[in-house]
Amino acid sequence: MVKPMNKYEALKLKYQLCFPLYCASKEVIRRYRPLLERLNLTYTQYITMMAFWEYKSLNVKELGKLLMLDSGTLSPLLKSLEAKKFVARVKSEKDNREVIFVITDEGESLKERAVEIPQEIAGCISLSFDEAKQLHVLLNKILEK
Amino acid sequence: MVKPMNKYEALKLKYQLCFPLYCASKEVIRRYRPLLERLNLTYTQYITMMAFWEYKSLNVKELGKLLMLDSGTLSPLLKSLEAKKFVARVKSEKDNREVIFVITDEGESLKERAVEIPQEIAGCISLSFDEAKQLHVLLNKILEK
DNA sequence: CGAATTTATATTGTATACAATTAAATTGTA
DNA sequence: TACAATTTAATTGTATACAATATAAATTCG
Repeated sequence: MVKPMNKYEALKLKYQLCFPLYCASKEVIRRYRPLLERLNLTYTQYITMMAFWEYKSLNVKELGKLLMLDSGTLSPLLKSLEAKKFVARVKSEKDNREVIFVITDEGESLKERAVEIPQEIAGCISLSFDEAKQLHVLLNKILEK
Repeated sequence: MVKPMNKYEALKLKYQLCFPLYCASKEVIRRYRPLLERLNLTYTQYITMMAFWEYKSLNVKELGKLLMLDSGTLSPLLKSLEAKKFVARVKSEKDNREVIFVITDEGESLKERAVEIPQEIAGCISLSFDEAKQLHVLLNKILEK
């Protein structure tokens, strides 16, 4: 019998989808930690730097949309990346409310040291290429609108 | 062309598996929030109560193993569930270091109000039954040591 | 037995997340 | 053009996460 048998069965941890999702997310971030320590980055700072490696310059709102984070999370995060000299704050000409952050040379050079990380992480995650692709598709279904 | 084309392509957000995993986990927790608010529970408190609904009585170590959380997270969490009278602290007879938490009547009655949540959440997540099962399998692969 | 080690939990410190609020700047519009 | 509404970011407050440390109790073992 596979299906839950009484009205409370559905409340057991083992039948939840959210729980392994939540655990797997934390577990993967845990596996990044020793690799990112070498770059003096946390996981959230790492994905933020990915955005800057790609886009060079972003305001808080654009970054928030890319990373699905709000200013309550990003403000202190950016302050910390700024303190580490990986990004710099510049003021917008056209709108004084806007705060633009640009990647620094030091932030760019960090990319050289990060370039091996995707391979290293792939080696720590026990999924085949096809399974990873499948997982990607399923996660995106959860995320779409 | 599907594969990354220069040595930095692999550092783009869109090629990461960790990132949709991290976003999907937060997104699912976000969808629980309005449902759990009615029970005066956060998501982490909810999965903790799931453990107590099933096991009635647990010490911090057992709970940590079930939920993959350490005492640094669980101590304040249990203090809060205790303040809400959903669990109570009892002292162990056989080992004075151990702190046992037991579910209260109020904690048990919360289960009645939680019983609809799994169905409600399933309705908010755009995955078929089969897709959810697939996802479960893939996530467990990541989690298995 | 008794010191050294191990174990169980709590505390401290740092870094997210996110709701709610605030403040400043811009925009829409009567 | 005044001025209400909206927008952008920062701040505040609450709740995780987790590493590192502290503390007390149990266990190991010489």
